[in-house]
Amino acid sequence: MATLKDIGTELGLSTATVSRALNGFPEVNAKTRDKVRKTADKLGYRPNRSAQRLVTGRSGMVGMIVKIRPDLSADQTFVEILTGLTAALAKRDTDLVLAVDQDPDPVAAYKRMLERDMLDGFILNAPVPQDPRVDFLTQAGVPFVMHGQCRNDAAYPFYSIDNQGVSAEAVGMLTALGHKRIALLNGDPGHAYAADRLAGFAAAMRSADLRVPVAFMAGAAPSESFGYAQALAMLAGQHGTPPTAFVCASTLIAAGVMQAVEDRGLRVPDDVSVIAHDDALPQTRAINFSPALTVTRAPLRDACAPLANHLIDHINGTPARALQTLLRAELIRRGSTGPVPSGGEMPWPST
Amino acid sequence: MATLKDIGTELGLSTATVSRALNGFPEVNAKTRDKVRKTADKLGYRPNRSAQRLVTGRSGMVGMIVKIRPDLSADQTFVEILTGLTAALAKRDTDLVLAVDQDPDPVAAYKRMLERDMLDGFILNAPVPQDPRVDFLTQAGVPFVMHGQCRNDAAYPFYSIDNQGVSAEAVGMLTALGHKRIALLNGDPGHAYAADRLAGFAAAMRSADLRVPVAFMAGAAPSESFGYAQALAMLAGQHGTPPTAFVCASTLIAAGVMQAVEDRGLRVPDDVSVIAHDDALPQTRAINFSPALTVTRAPLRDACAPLANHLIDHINGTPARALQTLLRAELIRRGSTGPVPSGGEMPWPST
DNA sequence: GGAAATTTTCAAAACGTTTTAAATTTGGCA
DNA sequence: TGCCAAATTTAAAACGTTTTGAAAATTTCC
Repeated sequence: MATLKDIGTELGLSTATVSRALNGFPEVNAKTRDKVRKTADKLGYRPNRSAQRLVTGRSGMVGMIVKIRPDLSADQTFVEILTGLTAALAKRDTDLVLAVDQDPDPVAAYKRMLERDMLDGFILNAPVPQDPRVDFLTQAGVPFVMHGQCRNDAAYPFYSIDNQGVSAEAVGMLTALGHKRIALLNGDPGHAYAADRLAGFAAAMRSADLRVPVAFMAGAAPSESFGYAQALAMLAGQHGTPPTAFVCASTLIAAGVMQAVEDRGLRVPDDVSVIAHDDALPQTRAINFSPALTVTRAPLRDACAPLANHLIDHINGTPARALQTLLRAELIRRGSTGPVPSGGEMPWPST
Repeated sequence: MATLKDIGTELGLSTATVSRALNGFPEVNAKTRDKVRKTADKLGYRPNRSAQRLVTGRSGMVGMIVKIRPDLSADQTFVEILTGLTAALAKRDTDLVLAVDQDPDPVAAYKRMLERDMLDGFILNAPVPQDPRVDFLTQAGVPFVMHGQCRNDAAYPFYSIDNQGVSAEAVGMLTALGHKRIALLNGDPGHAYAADRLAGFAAAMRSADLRVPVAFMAGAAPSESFGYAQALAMLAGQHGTPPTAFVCASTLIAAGVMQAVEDRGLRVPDDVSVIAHDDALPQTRAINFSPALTVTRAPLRDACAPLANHLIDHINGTPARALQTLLRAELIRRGSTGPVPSGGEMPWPST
């Protein structure tokens, strides 16, 4: 492998000049730079990463640790995210070192990885409301970026959609259509995103002067069967007068809900309105629903590049506060929402 | 961060001795080693990977590039494999650098990664019968290990199950039970494993003096719906007299087959025998089938540690020929296979 | 007690890059 | 021509480890 020295001796230059020429420093003569570049090409020069890292103190690697979860849907998004992340990181000359974790202690894997390796930072996903990793890494002085947002005090870079806003948007649209009995079929509120959806939902309902029966707020793994079972129970009146609208944490849940509506002999949107949040994964396309699904939309893959860039900017010194993105989801009206049916105006007593 | 020098000055020793003490060289005094170890602990010493790599010429990283595939089942195994691999590699102080690839050129991603990085080797998965990556990496002198086995000439380390043997075992068992009309529901023969299953199946049938109608050998993505559709068609006699036994490339296919058998009002194993190859993934457990599924079993997770070790041994100089493992799958008889039904002895004309 | 053999330690070089501080060359201007 | 400033280049140090060849310390043996 050709080194800086090889190029230097070939041209009668010092390694210092060669290094500067290749790294685009301004103080090197244009002709020299040209010559250096040509010879570098000719010799097939590739900088030795280890040497660069030794002197810069950077490893050019960031870590990501994924918890294995029995639930299938996680895998779907995982591969999707992985694709985008590695591509975005590669553009900034950074590699992704991956580990899979089974330890019950949420920070153990991070400790191990920091010991074993020289990592410039971490990408964190699937935050819980008070995420212990945030405190640990902050205290250890290790840069990281969070995909999502948690409720810790520390200031850290993140990229998240406005999950409270997602619920507010959905509720706002439904109340404008006259709906008053609205159900939330949420993800597991142990996850930060679901906790925020719940908070946003409750706040929006309150400010619309509506009360939410607890039985209309269900949360679990956002699966189709969960949506089906919950919707069926609610429509059967098992939790009081049935809702006229469902706000779903995922399109998968919405699929279950629509099946339940059909099985009860009802129709969407005439009898029941359905709105969901859409991560725009390739598997369940909201537009292929029948009727097409009204959604708040925020493609997951859009998060990859910002995440990578936030992290690397932070590593390079940009303060955390300047790297906090809260993205508003886009509301897309399609066929699954409509005016409240005539029997539906009957309000609940407001709070 | 404490360095070798810090430990050295603290104890009045040279960095050379400290290095040797920590790396377990025999020529260092036991007491010295103890002292060194203690101070290393006290100062929280961690070797600087970049420095180690610079001098050893090793990066301590191996790469793995995964092709994204639309098909879901791949993701399942992917996470499983990833878990095992990172764990096994960590034991040998090695990291996994992961990239996801979309390039139609099968070696482009490898070229890119070799340019960008200093990698000690690669883990290859999902081989095709004549795999272009093998030739490319062999010629480039980059060590690798193959999960699976392809038909290239080059000698390379691999860890694979004996896929021809898998089919032979299944056919052998079924013919012993009197079956003569046996169908193979295979994976996509564009993949090496499926090509081998097919070859093994054909050879075993021939040596049992049986003929296989081409229509009894179907291959595609090993999904449940594929198994269902194919089995239904065959049982309906669409491809000639129905088979009395199915050899399935996966338990997922077998699930589809058993559904098809039931839907035709037949019973397993009285009317139809079913045997599958079982990767022992957590999702579809062969023992939970009804009746429990007879399988050739070779847990995928068992491949992870051997793969990691083969690769690292090869990097350390062990010749490829000594690192070629072909694992025999275990035959487990359960309830889904039985003697051929009375109408089933009618033989086809043998070849 | 001393030479020889053995064990243990050390100083220095090497890996390939970046960066600092100093040296050299170039160009402008009087 | 000579001087000063600017532009360009260089030598050398630094990063933290491993490894080589030699030196020092210790043990063994007669």
